[in-house]
Amino acid sequence: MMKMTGTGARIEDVARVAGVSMKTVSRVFNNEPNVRPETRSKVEVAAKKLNYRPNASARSLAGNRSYLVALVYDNPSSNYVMEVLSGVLDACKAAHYSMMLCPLELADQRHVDMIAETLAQSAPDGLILTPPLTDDLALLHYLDTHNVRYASISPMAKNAKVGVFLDERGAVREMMAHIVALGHSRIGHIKGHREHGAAEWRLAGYKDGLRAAGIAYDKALVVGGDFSFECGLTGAERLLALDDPPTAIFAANDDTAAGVLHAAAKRGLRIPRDLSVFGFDDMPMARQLWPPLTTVYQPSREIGRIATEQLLSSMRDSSATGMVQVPYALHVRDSTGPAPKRATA
Amino acid sequence: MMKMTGTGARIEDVARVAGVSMKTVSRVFNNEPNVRPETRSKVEVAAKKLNYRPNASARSLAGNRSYLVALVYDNPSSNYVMEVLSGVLDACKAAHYSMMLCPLELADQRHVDMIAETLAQSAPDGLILTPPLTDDLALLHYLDTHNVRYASISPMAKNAKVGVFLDERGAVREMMAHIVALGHSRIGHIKGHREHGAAEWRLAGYKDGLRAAGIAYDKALVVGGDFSFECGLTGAERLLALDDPPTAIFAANDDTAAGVLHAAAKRGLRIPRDLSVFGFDDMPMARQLWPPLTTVYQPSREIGRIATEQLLSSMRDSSATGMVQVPYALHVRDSTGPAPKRATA
DNA sequence: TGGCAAATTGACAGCGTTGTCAAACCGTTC
DNA sequence: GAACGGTTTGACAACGCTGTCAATTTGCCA
Repeated sequence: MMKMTGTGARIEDVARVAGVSMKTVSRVFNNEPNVRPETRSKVEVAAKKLNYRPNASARSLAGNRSYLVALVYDNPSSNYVMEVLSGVLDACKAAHYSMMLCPLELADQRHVDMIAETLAQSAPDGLILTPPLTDDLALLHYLDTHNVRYASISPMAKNAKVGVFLDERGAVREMMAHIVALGHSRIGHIKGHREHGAAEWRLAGYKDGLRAAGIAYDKALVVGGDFSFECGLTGAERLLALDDPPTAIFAANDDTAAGVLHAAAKRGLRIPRDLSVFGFDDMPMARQLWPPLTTVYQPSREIGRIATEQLLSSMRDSSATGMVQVPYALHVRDSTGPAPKRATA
Repeated sequence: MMKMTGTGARIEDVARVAGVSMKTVSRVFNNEPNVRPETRSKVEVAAKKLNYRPNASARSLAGNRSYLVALVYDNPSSNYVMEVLSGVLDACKAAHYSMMLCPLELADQRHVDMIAETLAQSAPDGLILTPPLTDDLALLHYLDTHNVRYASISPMAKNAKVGVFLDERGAVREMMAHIVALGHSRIGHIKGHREHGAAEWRLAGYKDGLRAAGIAYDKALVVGGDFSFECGLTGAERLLALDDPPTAIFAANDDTAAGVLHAAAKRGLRIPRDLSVFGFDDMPMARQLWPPLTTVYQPSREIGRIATEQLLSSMRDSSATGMVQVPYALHVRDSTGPAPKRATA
């Protein structure tokens, strides 16, 4: 009968088999320099033979670090979080780190205390911040003053040193050009959450698109939102109740776009015949909605992976900071089509 | 300037302040018996004063356990996984355990090796298995022979000793009664994944419902599926192309139901006027579909929490096994309505 | 060949906790 | 009041690894 715990080979065993000291084995496993190639391979052979795996607890105890990365999120979209999470996990695995989760509630005033608690308890070596937490001033201030390393995903530019972003503004601008080319000139927008950098950029891209097409910005066509399904519902109702309603609506993300679709269906509108709708994120559900949603794709899993890699390398060498840009793609599906009636040109 | 690491109080400090030995402090923090109440509170006061938190690495190194629970999943539904995950996290927090994630790919032949790797690497003290992994024979055999503790969520009855389940069969039966009461008699079913216990139960509930209503089981009305959106699409197309198509479709879960809705919309069918549809799970998207989906709610977060508590208590006392049942609820929304034409009675 | 700096390796003491086992203490009993 | 069993406490050695620093080897040059 096999025992589960205490069975594995220890570093001492590997050292004996390889005919070197424990410390040398340690060097090999931590990719430290100054190990002769032949020594290195002796150790690797011995380790493989014994099926040795370093004991994580001992490692962190002796090395005074946790080999842990915490993914911090307060995002209503499970799909988004799961995608990012997969990427983080990929990068952690490759680097022999572990990942822990730290769900926060931005609405809860004590969210900074909660993260302080997590830091004290589990002492992760670094954090991955996802939007909208990337832009929470109280949180960032706490992290900065307490000297905690973190990488930011899609943050507002000014704060972040390490992380990943994409040209959301350019993406929306491009999508707007597509919509304009379909003949739309009254284009509505349901904004994202006020405190969320992405909301700002997407709005800017919307304005860029109007300007490029020579369409005047009409305040009445832009309503507030918070990236939720519900705000898509109410936002669309407000826009569609206008005297001169929009023929196309840009929802700040896919959840909100789903709400718009929902509201349109309720009103008996046919999409895209009566109304074009497009979103942002390209979550899996975007394909599953009816009609399938035109939206901007962002490589969320890649984003998670890269953010983690950035974090880890900035931990190794604190000068290795930098934001890396990832590409987006326009996914034009069936929720956008030619503008009704007014055949301009 | 505050330092991040190495700052915390150690057990030795608490011991000194409380005027006891380290071991006594350890006893207090591990809820061990045989500590006089007044000693206990002396220690608690000292710990609070120093804001002491046990060092996880040292604890697991000395205690030869990881205080880690691994959530193992291969579930296409992010929403479901995130909900369960939240519950697991709740329970872990309460018990001073950590959670790690172990995404698997059942389709990949090497999934057992992957979990073996995880076990060797991170040595979690126990696993939480989510469907459909709960019913994977190769995996279960590995865990059993290697003496790994686990709790199963909604497994097929025969395998599981510790875990959580709900009366899925009864839930479907009840839902079927509701549909029959609306006048439907040709009711289709798109099945779940073959290897998934839930698929079996839901089918059984479907048959129960027919039997209770005195409706003959018609093989032609039941098509295969795998809990995916896509199988809802293709399954619905097959059913609706029948000479005598169903007036209602029970999709084995909400994803599949979304596919049915999608297919129906493509065919120009109005729901529920032309077709009633209902699913199972009540994922957040169920409310967001058009029309909002009638479905069976299961308390996924609670399920995750309870499964974890069960696991932990079975680890403490290996005789403390048992499956706990959680309630479901019928959420009747707008995707089900009276049967078209044939006004029986 | 000897001498020196750099590269490579090793001995050993922690890291902060828990397990083991023995000591001290307490209340009964005869 | 001595002996006894049970409860409560403490001393100390692990746990498996890495950091420190010293020892040894190597490569190179005069």
